[in-house]
Amino acid sequence: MPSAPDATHPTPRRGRPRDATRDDALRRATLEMLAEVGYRALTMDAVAARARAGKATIYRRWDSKGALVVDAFAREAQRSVPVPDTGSVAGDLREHLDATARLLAGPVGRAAQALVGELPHEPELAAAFRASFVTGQRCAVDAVLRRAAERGEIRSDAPVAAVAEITGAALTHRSMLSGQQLDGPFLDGLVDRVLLPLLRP
Amino acid sequence: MPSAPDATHPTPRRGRPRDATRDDALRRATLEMLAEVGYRALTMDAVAARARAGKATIYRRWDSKGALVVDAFAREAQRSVPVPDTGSVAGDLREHLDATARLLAGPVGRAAQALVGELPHEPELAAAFRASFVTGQRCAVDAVLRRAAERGEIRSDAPVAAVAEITGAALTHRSMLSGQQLDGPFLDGLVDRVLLPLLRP
Amino acid sequence: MPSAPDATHPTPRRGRPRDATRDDALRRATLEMLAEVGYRALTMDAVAARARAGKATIYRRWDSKGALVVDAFAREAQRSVPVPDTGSVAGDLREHLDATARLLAGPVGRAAQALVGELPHEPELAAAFRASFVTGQRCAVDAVLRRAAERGEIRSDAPVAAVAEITGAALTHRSMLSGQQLDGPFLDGLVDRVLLPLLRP
Amino acid sequence: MPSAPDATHPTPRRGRPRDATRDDALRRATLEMLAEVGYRALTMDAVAARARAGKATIYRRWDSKGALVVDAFAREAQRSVPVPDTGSVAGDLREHLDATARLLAGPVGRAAQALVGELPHEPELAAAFRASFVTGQRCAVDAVLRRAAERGEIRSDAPVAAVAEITGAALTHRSMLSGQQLDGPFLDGLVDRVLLPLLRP
DNA sequence: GATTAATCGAGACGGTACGTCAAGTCTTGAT
DNA sequence: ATCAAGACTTGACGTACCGTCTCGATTAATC
Repeated sequence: MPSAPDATHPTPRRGRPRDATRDDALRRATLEMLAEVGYRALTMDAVAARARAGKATIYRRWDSKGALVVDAFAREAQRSVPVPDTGSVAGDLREHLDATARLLAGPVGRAAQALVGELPHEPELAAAFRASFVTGQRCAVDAVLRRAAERGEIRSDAPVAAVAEITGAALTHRSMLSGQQLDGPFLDGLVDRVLLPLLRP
Repeated sequence: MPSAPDATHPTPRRGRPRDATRDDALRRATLEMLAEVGYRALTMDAVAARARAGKATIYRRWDSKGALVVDAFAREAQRSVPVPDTGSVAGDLREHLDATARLLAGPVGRAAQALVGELPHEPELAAAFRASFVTGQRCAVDAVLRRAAERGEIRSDAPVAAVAEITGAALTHRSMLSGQQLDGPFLDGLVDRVLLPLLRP
Repeated sequence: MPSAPDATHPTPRRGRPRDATRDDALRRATLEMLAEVGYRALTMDAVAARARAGKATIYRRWDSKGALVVDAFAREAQRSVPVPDTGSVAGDLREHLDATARLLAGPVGRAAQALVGELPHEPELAAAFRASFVTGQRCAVDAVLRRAAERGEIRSDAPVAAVAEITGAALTHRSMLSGQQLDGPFLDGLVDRVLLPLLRP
Repeated sequence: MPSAPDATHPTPRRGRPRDATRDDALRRATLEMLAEVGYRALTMDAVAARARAGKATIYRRWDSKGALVVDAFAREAQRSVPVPDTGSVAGDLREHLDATARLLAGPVGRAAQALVGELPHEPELAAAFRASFVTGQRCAVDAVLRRAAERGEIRSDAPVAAVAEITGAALTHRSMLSGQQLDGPFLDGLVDRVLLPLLRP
């Protein structure tokens, strides 16, 4: 159902080819509105108007509002998670936390929050959301911890997977649910009093 | 804007008083539908029909669909978080996790997820959501840890607040975002490899 | 269905007796609103508010909006048609026309017009309307012509019934349908060029 | 306010043009329901359902229920008044009366009656009503009498305008107000004892 | 004089129709 | 075959009205 517009078409179709610039304009408009007004208040007419496109141009590329939002969101979320490499696990974690906190405070974070409520009823949206947003963040922490293990900075039996999961959980919980600040002191405390104690020899 | 129907009226108003049984029927119908079809697909007509009420009866009590859902949700969520007392911090935590996992898998959890996306655009909903859902869970863990501290089971400098927050974060993250099972092994691991290690002397 | 509030009750009921002043206030409010906004836009709530009455007080007296309007209208229309007696048929007709034109231009006329569209679907309203409004006017002309016949002013085979009908038809047609003025010249012409020529020897 | 859908558009607008078949279907459905249940009980949902149209399609063309009804009615009424030509004024009048009586007994007549009560509060409806319904009938009689005058069948000083007006008045009065039959004997009497006597040399 | 029962104003109740707006489809002329 | 524009059906929105009902407070007739 998501039916993201595929860049490569096997059969070079007849007639006027699709205007690839429209894809970008529509995805951009979608993300902007998603961050501004949320999923429910995002209307297809408004997206079309903002991108100076017709609604048919949208529905030619995506099957539904959900598919459009998924694709626009996933494409943005995927390339947003950095894997830092400062040389120490403490530095890597702290930098990852900072980057993720900035991500959550920005358009991608607001868009992600807008989508949470739709996940149970839209399996394809859920799959894309998890693949891009949830897994992306977790893999970054996994990579950080794997390097730390290779350097011998952390115990061999450290609960790596749990730490990776908890890192993302703590950040999204503050950002989306509790409404508390994702500020420096919080991130410091998270690293120093939770994550590192769970990993250290 | 939520404008929950107030139980106590200072001025004994004139005219026919509101029928308190309608409040309950409407809130119940709302929660049922919220859990069944989600926030977006929940329609006021359907709520009215299920509660055998007129739409005017709903709008006399709540200003909008959002206000109704908030109130129905908050009232249910508030009384749903148990504070266990098994005698040991391990037992208390495990029981709290079990209870909260059941809560998240049930109507309240599904309703909470349905509301997450609306929080940024509805401050009153956000306030009610946090007061009933987020804070309720955190306070339960706080109480458990306070008792554990009195019994000397945990270090005096244990990161109590962080543990309380992480507990909720881990559960809601699995339930709402990652889509992974909130099953026994996960809860076991959470207690044994994350929470207790952070608390133990 | 009309169920006009009966003045004389055979069984002097127990309990608080009905307040007869409410009948008048409600009928007056009804006629005012009927003339002001028409039948469709007349609401029971507005009638109650204008008469400073509760809706139950209305429905205790009349079964429906239709019944209330019928009764209020018929009672006013019935006592509004004068039977002039100037001594000559020309004078009588002209005076009757003047009086009826004033009647049609006033609240009763506006109320009557508001009811026309409802007649086909409300038989009791239709019966009351005809008995009070249509027949009343026709009988007045009949009486005038009968006296004229007794005085020998008109032919013995004059189309009395037709003239009576046409008189009312001409007036209501102008007042309700054509929108033209029911002014002196028109009434003069009606008497001198239509009615009298049909009657004169 | 009526805002009848205009057939001729000066500016060849962009986008999908309005589907002219919807206009017809909606007007037809409106007239049918108007004749069946009257103005008050005519609902926009029912009109839309009967025409297999959406309500938005109606409101794109007409501003309100009133405007729709006016337009549907006027368009039908305009083309419904015949101007007979039998060769004699008696025959012409009788045929006109017959045709008009049939018209009044049919959908157009019932619709006209349903609209009478709205005329005082909707000037545009009133204008359209008079232009199509009232004036149409009067002009037909005028034409008949003009031909009769040319043939010398009627007096040169006959009250032509008054006769035209009275003809319509007598018919609508019976049809809408008095509830009496518009049958052959009545029409005979109207021609022989009222109209012709007023015209004959 | 206390009781009883029907009234009063006020307004909540279940329904139904209103007129608006969004989702997703279809139809123009033009590129 | 694509594009922008916009009309199309469907269905939910929040409001207003109808006729019924229930509340506390009157007000006569009965006890």
